[in-house]
Amino acid sequence: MTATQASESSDAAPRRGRPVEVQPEQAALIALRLFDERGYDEVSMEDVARAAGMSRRSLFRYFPRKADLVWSGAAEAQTDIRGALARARPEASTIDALRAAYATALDFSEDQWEATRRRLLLIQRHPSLYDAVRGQLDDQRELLASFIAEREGLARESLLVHVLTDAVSAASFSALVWWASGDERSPAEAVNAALAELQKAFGATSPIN
Amino acid sequence: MTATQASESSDAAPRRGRPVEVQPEQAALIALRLFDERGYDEVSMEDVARAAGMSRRSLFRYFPRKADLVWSGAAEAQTDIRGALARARPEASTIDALRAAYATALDFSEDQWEATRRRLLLIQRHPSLYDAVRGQLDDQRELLASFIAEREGLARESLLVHVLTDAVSAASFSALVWWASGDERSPAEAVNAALAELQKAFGATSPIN
DNA sequence: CACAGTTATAACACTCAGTGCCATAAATGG
DNA sequence: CCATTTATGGCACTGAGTGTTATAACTGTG
Repeated sequence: MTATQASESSDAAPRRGRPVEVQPEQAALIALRLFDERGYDEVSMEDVARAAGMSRRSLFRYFPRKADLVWSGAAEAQTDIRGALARARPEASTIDALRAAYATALDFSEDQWEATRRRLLLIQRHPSLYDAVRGQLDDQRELLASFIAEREGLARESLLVHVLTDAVSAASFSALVWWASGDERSPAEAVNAALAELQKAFGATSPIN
Repeated sequence: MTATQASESSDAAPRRGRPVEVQPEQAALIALRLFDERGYDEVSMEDVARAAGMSRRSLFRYFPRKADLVWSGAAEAQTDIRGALARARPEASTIDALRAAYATALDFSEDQWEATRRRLLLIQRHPSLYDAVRGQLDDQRELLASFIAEREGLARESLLVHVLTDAVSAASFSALVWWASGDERSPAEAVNAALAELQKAFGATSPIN
């Protein structure tokens, strides 16, 4: 939603005014490289702008916050949780359906893994960069919440829906970060394993309170 | 850890140099009131400093980041998860022990609820304020992780420990925010109910993958 | 080609968060 | 009175983020 608008490359629409000089995604990649080399705090927006060949002001137009350079410019990692949830098998349990949806939505192509990994490692090193992912995660949580509420027949604003949503969301993001830190499996497999283990861990405890 | 150092009021230690003129907690309360009245973004550190009767520079000495005014100055809400975990009954399951620990650590006195509620609502309204709680939550997660790893006989850096820790942490914080948004129960009861429902929800699903 | 409409760019100036430096004030102990 | 310790506040600086505005580059039309 808040991400870049570089939707199609095979765009037949005959654009109107002055064309974009430097593609935003390119600026984000340059920024990512600079952050890796010198450290996030040691690279100013001015630096990124210069390296990308645009003015500071233009850079801010595409990336309103510096943190956005880390994630919002990620053409990869734009998951389709919505579609995956819509295609959930009706007979599966809610948790199983969520696992399947994540598995589908996180099925990145291998080339994209490395950029995503670097982004996640940056976020891990600079916790305040969580701001960069918050928007996307909030959107995902919204979808999760609606899905859970409907499947379980619960009120959208009930305690259980909120708690379940946040727990699942945190668990899957945790698994992604874990994967970024060196897991050899794919992101999809890491999240799938994480939710499976959560299920096992909670399911193994004494049934009710 | 990173919080204020106003440990004791009955402090017999004969302090040395120049005394503190304005107590930091007081400045934080004034700031909280201003944030409620005018909105977080519409109140500058300069404003808070003036209202609290100190210089901008001094304010920054006690609250290195503006967000710290929201949470770090909270003498209430300093939970003792560590102690509560240490007193966990050995025969209880891990999750049950965690629930009991939260119930104990979150047993605020009623007077403190209102300030905490206002802080949490501010954080909910301005997600970037999550920065303010992150430090404390990170410390708590560290304790949770060690506890879970030991009780379950797992490696501290295993996927399951990370995921379980993050899920439980997110769930309890979620319950706290839920409580702040109008739940009539106490924070301790909200978190307890949340973890119980999580247990039930996961326990009810098909056992393994 | 000239012209109007559209969109991107960059320069300028501004607010505010956050930091380093340092002179000075206010306490204590000898 | 003097040395030490600690808190204060002023000054200046960097960097993020924003509003404004003039201008450049493109498209389509007559």
